[in-house]
Amino acid sequence: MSVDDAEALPERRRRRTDKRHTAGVKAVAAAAGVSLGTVSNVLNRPEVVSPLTRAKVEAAMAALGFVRNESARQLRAGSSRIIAYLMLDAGNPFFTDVAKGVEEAAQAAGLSVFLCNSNEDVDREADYLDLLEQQRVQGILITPIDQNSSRLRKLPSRGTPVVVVDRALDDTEHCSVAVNDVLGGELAISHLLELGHRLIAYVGGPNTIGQVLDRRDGARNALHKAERPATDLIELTTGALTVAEGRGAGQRLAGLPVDRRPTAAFCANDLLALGLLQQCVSLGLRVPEDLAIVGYDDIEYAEAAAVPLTSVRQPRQLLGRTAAELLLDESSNPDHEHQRVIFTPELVVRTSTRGTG
Amino acid sequence: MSVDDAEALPERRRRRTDKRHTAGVKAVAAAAGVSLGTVSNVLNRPEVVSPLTRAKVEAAMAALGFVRNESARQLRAGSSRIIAYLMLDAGNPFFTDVAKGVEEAAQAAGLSVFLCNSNEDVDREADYLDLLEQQRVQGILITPIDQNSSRLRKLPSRGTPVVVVDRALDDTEHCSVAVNDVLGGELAISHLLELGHRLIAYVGGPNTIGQVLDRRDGARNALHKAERPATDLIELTTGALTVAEGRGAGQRLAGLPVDRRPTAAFCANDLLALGLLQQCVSLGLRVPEDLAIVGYDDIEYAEAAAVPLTSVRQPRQLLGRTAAELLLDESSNPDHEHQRVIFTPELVVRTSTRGTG
DNA sequence: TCGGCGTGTTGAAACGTCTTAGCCGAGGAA
DNA sequence: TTCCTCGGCTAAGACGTTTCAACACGCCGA
Repeated sequence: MSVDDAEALPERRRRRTDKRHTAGVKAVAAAAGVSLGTVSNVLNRPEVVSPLTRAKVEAAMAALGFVRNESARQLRAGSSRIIAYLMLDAGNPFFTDVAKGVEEAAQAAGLSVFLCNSNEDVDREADYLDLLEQQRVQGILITPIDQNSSRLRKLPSRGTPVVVVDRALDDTEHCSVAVNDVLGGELAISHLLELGHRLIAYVGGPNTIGQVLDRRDGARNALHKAERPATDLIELTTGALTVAEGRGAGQRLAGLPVDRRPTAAFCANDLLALGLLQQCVSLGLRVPEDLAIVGYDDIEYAEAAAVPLTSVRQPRQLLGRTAAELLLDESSNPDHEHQRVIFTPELVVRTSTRGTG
Repeated sequence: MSVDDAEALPERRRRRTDKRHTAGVKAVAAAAGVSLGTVSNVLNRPEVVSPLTRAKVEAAMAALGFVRNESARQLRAGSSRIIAYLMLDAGNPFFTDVAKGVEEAAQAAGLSVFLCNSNEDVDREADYLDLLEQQRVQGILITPIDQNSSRLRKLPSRGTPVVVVDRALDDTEHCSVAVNDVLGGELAISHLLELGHRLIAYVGGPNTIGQVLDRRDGARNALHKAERPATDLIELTTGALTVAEGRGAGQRLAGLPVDRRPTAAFCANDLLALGLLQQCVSLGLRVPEDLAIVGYDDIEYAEAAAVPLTSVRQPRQLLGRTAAELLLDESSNPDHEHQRVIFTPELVVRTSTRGTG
């Protein structure tokens, strides 16, 4: 039995279980002729090691293709350099814009962002929360489906900071960042009233969504402030905030007798507004002459519609950025106090209410 | 010096460095009156531990709020239960749909997906690749900016499988999944030719993007096959694949003298097509009577446009699902062989070419 | 010559989990 | 009764990194 044979077996075994033959600090240290600690210093505090030694170590790392094992680092050091944003719906441009803001703030702080998509599924949200807690991420940003989830409540007390995005929580466990939707509704309706409209439709639903209700309340407020009767607001309830539902609402709207048909519509989001617009145009109504339309969110496609859409804009990136900054403060500042930030929306007027002038 | 004082100091020190007072396996074992190994067995092989012991351990875990430390698990076990999809642009609905397919396949295999957004930024792509490799994720799906990046090439040899999405690589290191863009271009132009159009515009750019070139080549092929002169294709080159550029192209198109103006346009993606549509309509052209339009990607908003858009649909979710499945095979099947899967696009005909009939 | 200092480097211990070999005791076969 | 088996559990390393007290060395001032 030769020496070769004696070594062949363990070698083969190593190969089978361990697909990654990545060199560790130990191998680098040996190759560079220094100790473990020195390699670690090169990695984490390069300034304390002499230029000569550092060069040797760096050469060894390059030669061996060394890749730091983050699991081990994190286990020992106790801290992760990652934050996560658990999104409600990655397909909705609103949330991807928020995510952009998050990334911006994280990058400035030297952290990385992992995006997770709960896709409006309660179970997936729960699974991701568990996973992220197990990963010991530095913190979690979330637009929750179920804000009262006990899982969500328990996270901060166990050491994972949580910031709630696009929902205002009345709770003392987390920070939250949101936009004033009631005010948004008021802006939209006030604008339409100023243009001389009397009968106005509110298109939105289902009424289980907080945002939908807030925007409707804002609409009612505006009417009230202008001393108009509440009956001037015709509510068309939809089953979801989608383009298809918008088309359905358009059908219903166009079918009303002319004397009872609103001359303007305020939609709870832009997708509804796009559907409404499309259906009304194809049924022969002119926008804005026969029907003025206001959307909500000001997504990119609102401007690209056949008739560019007047819409209530939310500061999406700012929302994400602020949320991330609150998270960073919470995880680094021992005197952190939870805050509830509420941003103000802004009306962007385009052709769908003002005409081509 | 009392006993209390003696213990106070280390206690305070622990608190300061270690914000998370999460109980570990050790604490659970103590609370349940069993050994470390038994707790680990409850976690990973519940069937080998007796029901009575298991119940005790589970009760202890619940009481202490035990959360497994995934870093430690991964360090010891050597494998992660996470795959990542490094997206080119999270704001583009095309990629979020691909991501949905990825999530679907991952969930079926019991894995979780982390989404990362390179945002078409080479540096961020590189940073994320490094990060993911350090995290020792089970594998990486990527729609790369720079397909020839050495970083990308080296990953598989170091043990992190990589699957390239929406790009066909001629390379032997990875699997790749893509869609036949040349064929897509042919479909679009053949459709327009069948409708009797002679002069056709191709709107797309910049010409550094592979997809843009492939679709153009497909368009030329179709013309060639129909024995039409190459000059029947008017190329309008844009600076990007955005709505704004589409509007610019519309302006240019509408400005052409009528006898030299194409009666149809094929756009390299839907955003361009939406911009083109909007501009042409607002300049008084009727769609499709004066100008027929075909887009590419069939994003949700294509159907929601003022004039629903004919578009070339790519099997987006299938793309993501297939890519994830290839990745899973590569990381679990020792006999894995790299593959290059190419899907076939499909033409979805709507009003923008066919009229309301 | 000596103590003291600062700069660079070392070695060993820890982080929390999984794994493996082995231990114990009960029950069955001889 | 003795021996063996087997299910259930324990104890003792790993895993790859960071940290920290200790150390070697050259230098200065006393």
